[in-house]
Amino acid sequence: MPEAPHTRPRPTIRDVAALAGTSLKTVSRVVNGETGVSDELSVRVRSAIDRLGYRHNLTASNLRRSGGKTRSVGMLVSNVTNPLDAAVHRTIEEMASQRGIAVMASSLEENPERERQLVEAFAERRVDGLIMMPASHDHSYLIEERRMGMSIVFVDRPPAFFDADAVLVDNRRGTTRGVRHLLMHGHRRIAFLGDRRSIVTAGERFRGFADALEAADIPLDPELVRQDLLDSEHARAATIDLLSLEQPPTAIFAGQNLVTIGVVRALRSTAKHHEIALVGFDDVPMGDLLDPAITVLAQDPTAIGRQAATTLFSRLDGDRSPTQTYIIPTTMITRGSGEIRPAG
Amino acid sequence: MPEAPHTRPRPTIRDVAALAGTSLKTVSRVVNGETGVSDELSVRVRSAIDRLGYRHNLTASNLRRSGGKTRSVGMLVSNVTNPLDAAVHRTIEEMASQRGIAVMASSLEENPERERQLVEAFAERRVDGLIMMPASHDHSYLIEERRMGMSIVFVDRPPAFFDADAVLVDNRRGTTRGVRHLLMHGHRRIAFLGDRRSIVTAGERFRGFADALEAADIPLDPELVRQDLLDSEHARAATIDLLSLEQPPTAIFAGQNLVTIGVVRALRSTAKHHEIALVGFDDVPMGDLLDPAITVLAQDPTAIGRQAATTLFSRLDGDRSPTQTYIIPTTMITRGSGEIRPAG
DNA sequence: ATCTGATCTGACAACGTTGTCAACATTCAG
DNA sequence: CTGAATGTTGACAACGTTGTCAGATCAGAT
Repeated sequence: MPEAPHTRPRPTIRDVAALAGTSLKTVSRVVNGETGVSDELSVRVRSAIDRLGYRHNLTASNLRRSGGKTRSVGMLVSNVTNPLDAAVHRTIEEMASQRGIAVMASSLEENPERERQLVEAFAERRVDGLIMMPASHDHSYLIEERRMGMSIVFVDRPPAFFDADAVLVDNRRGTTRGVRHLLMHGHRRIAFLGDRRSIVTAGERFRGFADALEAADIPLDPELVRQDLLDSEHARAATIDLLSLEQPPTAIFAGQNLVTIGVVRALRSTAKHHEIALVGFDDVPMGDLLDPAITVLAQDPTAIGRQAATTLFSRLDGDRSPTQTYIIPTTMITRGSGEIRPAG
Repeated sequence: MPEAPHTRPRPTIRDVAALAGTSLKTVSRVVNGETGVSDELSVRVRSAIDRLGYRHNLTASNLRRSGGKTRSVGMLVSNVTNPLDAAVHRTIEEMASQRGIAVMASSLEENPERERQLVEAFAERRVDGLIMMPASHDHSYLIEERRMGMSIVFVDRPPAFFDADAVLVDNRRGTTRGVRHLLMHGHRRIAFLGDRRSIVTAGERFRGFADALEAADIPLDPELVRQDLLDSEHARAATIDLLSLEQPPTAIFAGQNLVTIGVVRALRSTAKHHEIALVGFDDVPMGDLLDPAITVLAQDPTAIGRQAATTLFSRLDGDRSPTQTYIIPTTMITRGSGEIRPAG
C-alpha cells in the first residue's frame, strides 16, 4: 500500500486529553514542560501522546502565544548560482537550527520586484526575522514591516533609505588592493571585468579599481573596462574580445567569482593563461588546483553568515541598540595567476 | 532611530473591517479574492488594507482552512558541504517558489538521530511535505507521519522499511561503466576510494566497482580499496598512502566528488597527475579547467531536483497512485584524466 | 474541627482567520 | 403587486493551542 488510502486526521491535544482522562490545559502543560503537573498525571499524558502519535502543533501554538513568534526566519539570497551565497546560507541555516529556528530561503535572481514579493510572502508567514541580500535599491517599504516587529539584517549589500544592521565586505578597498598587486608586478594595461552595474557591490569594486589606477597615475582606458556581465559565459566572451584588441591587456581583474571562471575559460582556450595575469574578487572553487592557481581576494562566507545570524538572533532576543554595520575583511590569497609579469 | 522603539502590533482583519466599516468576513473575502463583494465595498476594503499596512496572516489562515495545509515543505539535505546537495536544493526551492510554497531546509550531517529530530521539528510546523536525503537506515517511523497527511519523497538514497517515492541515481551501473572505461584504457591495478560504507550509495558504488573487475576477471585487491573517507582531506591522505605502495595503482576511481578533490590534491602534490588515471563519481566544480581535466560520471542535480519537486507536488495535489522510483541517469564526461594509459 | 497556604487541575476565552448559514436587498417574471 | 431567484452581507462557531483565573485537594498549624 503506497500512499495509505485512509489518512486519518492528526490527533489534537483534545484527543490526548480524552485518552488520558484529563483536560486540555493539563496536556498543554505537559507538552510545554511546564511545572505543576503531578508525576502520575504527567506519565499518563505522556503515554497517551505516544500512543496516539500526537505532534505538537506549532502553528496553532504560535497563534495563541503572546507576540506570535513563529521561530522561523526568512532568507533572501541574491543569486542561487553563486557558491558564495550558498555558503552564507549554509552557515546561517546551521546556526539557526541550533536554536530551533527554521530558515526559509528563496532567491531573488537580482530581481527587485521579486524581492518585494518574497518579503511579502515571508511577512504573511510571520517570520520573526529576515536576512537579505537585496536586489532593489529602495528599502523604505521595510519600515512598516519592522515597525510590526520583524527584525531585518542586510548581508553583502547595504540597505538604502532604510536603517538596518548590515554585514558587508570591503569591496572597494579590497579591489584596490588586488589591482595594486597587479601594478606591483609591473602591469600597466589592466582590464576590469565586472558584474551588472546596478549591483551596488559591483559598482564599488569598479571604484576600487579606478582608485588604484589613479593612485598609480595611470589613465583609465575605457576600452579595458567591461561591465554588466551577467554570467560566466558573458565574461568569457568579453575576455576573448579584450584579447583581440590591438593593444590587449597584460593583466585582468575579475570583479566576481563567476566572472573569474569565464576569464579562466577564455585564457585557457586561447592558451594565454600563463601570459596574462589574473586576480579575481571572491574565491573560486578549486582555484588552488588550476594551472596557474588563481590569485583571489577571498571573502569569508562563514564569517559573514555567522555575523549575520548572530546579529539577527540578538535582535530577536530583544537587543534594541543602534544598528551596526559590520565589515568582514577580505583576504588576498596569492597563488600564481596574479604574479605573472607582463611579457617583454 | 534604528530599531523603532515603539513597535505597534500588526493590524488584523478586524482592524481593517473597522476602518472600512464592514464585517470580518467581507474583508476575508476580499483578501482571498473571492467573488461576491460589490465593487464599491471591495475598493473601500482594499484602501483600508493599504492604509493600515495589513498583511494577511497565513498562519491563522492555515489553521482554520480545511486540511490545515501550510503551503510549506521541509527539505533534509544529507551534507551541506557537498555542492551536489546545494544544487538539488536550489532547483527544488525554485520550483516551490513558483507555486508559492516555502521551503525550509536543514542539513543532517549524516547523523541519523538528527534526521529524526528534524523530521519532528518539521512535523510540528505542519509542513505539507518532505523531501529527504536520509541519513538513517530505518524509516518506519515515517509511517505515522504519512498517515497523518505528510507527503514524503526520498532523494539520492532509497527509503528502508518504508514505501515512498524516490528519486535515485544509478550508482552501481554508473560506477561499473566508469571502471570499465579505465579497464579499456589498459589499467589492471585500479584503486577505489569511497565515502563511508554506512551510506547506501557509497556501498552501491563499491559494488559497481567490484562488478567491473569481476567481469574483467581481475581479482579485487583489498589493498587498493580505501573506504570510509569522511572528506577531501582523508581522501588526500589515503591517496598518498596508495601511491607509496610497492605496487601502486595505475588508475584511481573516486567514489564521490569530495573524494575526487582530495585525490586531485594528492596527485598534484606528488606530480603524478599526468601518470595516474582518475575517474570520479559526481562532477567536480571547474573539473573541465584542471590539468588534466577530470573525467567524471556526472549526476544531473537539476533533473534530480526537478523530478523530486514534481513528484512531491503531484502528491500534494492528491495523486494517490502507487509510489514510484525514478532513476536519473549519470553521464560520463571524458575530459582527460580518465584516458591516461598506464606507463610501460 | 477549622483555617492557611501550597499544590494541582480545569473551564473558559482568546489568538486571527475562514466555513456555514441565515438575513437582507435587488431584480425580474408572471 | 407577489414570489422566486439572485446577489451581497454579516453573525457565529470553529481551527488547535495557551493565558487567566478560579476551584479543588491536601498537609500542617491552630
